[in-house]
Amino acid sequence: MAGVSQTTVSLVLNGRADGEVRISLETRDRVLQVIRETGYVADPVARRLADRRNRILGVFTYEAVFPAESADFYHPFLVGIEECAEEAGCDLLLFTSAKVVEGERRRIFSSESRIRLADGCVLLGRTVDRGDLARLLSENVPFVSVGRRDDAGGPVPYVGADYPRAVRALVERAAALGHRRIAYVGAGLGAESLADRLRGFTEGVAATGAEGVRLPSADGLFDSGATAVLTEELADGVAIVQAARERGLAVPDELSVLVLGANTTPVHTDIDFTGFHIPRREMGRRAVELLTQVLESGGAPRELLPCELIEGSTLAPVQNEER
Amino acid sequence: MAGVSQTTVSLVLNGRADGEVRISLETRDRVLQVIRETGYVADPVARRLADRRNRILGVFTYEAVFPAESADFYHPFLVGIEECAEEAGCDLLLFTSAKVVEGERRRIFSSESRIRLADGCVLLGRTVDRGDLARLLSENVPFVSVGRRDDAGGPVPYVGADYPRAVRALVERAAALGHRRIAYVGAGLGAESLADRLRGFTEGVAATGAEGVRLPSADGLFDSGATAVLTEELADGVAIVQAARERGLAVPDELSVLVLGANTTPVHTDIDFTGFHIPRREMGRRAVELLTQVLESGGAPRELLPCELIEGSTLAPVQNEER
DNA sequence: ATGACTCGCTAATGCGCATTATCACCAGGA
DNA sequence: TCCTGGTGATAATGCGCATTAGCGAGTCAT
Repeated sequence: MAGVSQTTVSLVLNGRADGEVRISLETRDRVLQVIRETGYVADPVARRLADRRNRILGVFTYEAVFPAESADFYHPFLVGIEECAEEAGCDLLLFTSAKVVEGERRRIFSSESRIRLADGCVLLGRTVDRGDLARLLSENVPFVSVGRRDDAGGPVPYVGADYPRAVRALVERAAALGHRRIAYVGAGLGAESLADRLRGFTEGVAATGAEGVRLPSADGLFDSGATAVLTEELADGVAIVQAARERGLAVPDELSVLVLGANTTPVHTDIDFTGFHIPRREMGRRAVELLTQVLESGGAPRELLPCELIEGSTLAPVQNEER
Repeated sequence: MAGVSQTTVSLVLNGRADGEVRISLETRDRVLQVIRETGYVADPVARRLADRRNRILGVFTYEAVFPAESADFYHPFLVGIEECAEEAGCDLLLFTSAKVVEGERRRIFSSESRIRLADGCVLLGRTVDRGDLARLLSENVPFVSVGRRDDAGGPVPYVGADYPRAVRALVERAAALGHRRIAYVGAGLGAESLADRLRGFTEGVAATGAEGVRLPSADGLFDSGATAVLTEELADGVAIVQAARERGLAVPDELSVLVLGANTTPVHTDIDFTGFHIPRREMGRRAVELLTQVLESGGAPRELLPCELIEGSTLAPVQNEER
């Protein structure tokens, strides 16, 4: 329509009419005019095949994003991801097709995997399959994990929350308030995020000289002699407060209860727990920023974002009287 | 690695080794073996370029999907959309890049529009630009709108909520309880969904012989002599109940307040309004189903889903005493 | 007039796949 | 021997773009 070659259109479209290749202003305007009239848009697929960027970022989650159960978990991250993608002019591809078998969780790699359609990918999930990570690395798929991940045949690019620092800070606070015997309730392993919390705890008690008590569940808590307890799960925190009150133990005066941010099981409470805030939205934003960086210059950037401490009202100075 | 041609691999990979084309079992197994060993996955981009199908469904929204303000509105639809896409083995592409200018709403068509990357597109929004709709139609972009839309140079494929029927049913209920003067508070125009509500109202009063009073806002309500009021917005409903109580009017005994499902302004209330439920999730599901259908056989399917009436506690028989 | 150079554009190629037409081979019948 | 038919594979092509080498025309200096 403009009486020029496909090449010329391509050049005009990509603003490559500078330096090496030249297109006269006249021709350029003619092409642009026709493009405007017809609303022509280059096929992104062909574009991508010819090895140019798509401006599409993949978002992989092991569970559905929207349903209520997982929405609470994923939502804050996604707010940040969407914000940042919008600013970067990128579209988001949700890999909803990844479920092969009903009842199972999604899989990153399947025979029909489309991760490669995206320029890069943000990985979201409480835990991530180690094999998947290793394969992403070895196949050179550009990606960034939201949440710290251990090496998987190589360093994994991630943006995580600085749990060790946050938990340690809480322990130090408790110690400063006179607590000498502090319990940690939770698995402390499985996911990196849990291991990190436990590490923060261990470091904290070591640094303050307090005595740390590890408990897999809240069961032995009241016999442990602890005056403060840190719990991974919000739900556990609620349960502990409940149980304490039933035993006539005042919270926080007789038992301080700190919550370490995990919120797997949805639970309602209006208790204003002392603990910290996981900067989920910021993590989402940063993940996209790092992904952009990876796309441009490669590498495996790793970053921990600080968690803001929440004052709350479940931490109090230890009582002086012996229990 | 298997000592065969690219063609053979393609055939094996796509299970095309039947009927027309034949591959010996021996060769097939050898190829499959290598595929398993190497974890080879066909490049989805090239695949799409070659056969013009992506199994990617676009989701266009005029505002960001995730942030809290719009999340309440979009979320239920998206649950349905994701569910259905997962079942259909499709990925979802969120057009987050559509925002060209900060502060403005997104646009479907821009110079960089990537809608065509998806096989088809689901359109989500309180209102949709008529020009955009017309262009989608004329450019033959397969799409389905969530929410009924007026023709735009042709019939627009949609799945909507049957507001006329639901509103009419509410009017009839009110009339059956003795209400003879019924008010409608709201714009009743602008978006199709509002026009549909108003139409249901008009039909309802006509059918029952009641007297309909239209009010653009709640202002003149208490002078109108209406014993029952229908309001588009939940927020308005809350405000009306509040105002009524301040005037010493009991709800529902002296004034029935029915809410027509719109929930633009987020508002907290524990009033159990009589009204109806918009089947948002089901609309999302159905939209994807219709889109699939459009992709397969074209056409412009249009469908209205019934709204379930909510009994609630803000509708009561009219008092016999004259006011 | 001839070479050197610039300007503006295009032909040709490749990306990785799906698809189609075709080919080499062997067996069996005339 | 020649033909037919079936079997199992492949060479070639195109999808729509980006990229690169190169071409014709004009300009300028020698």
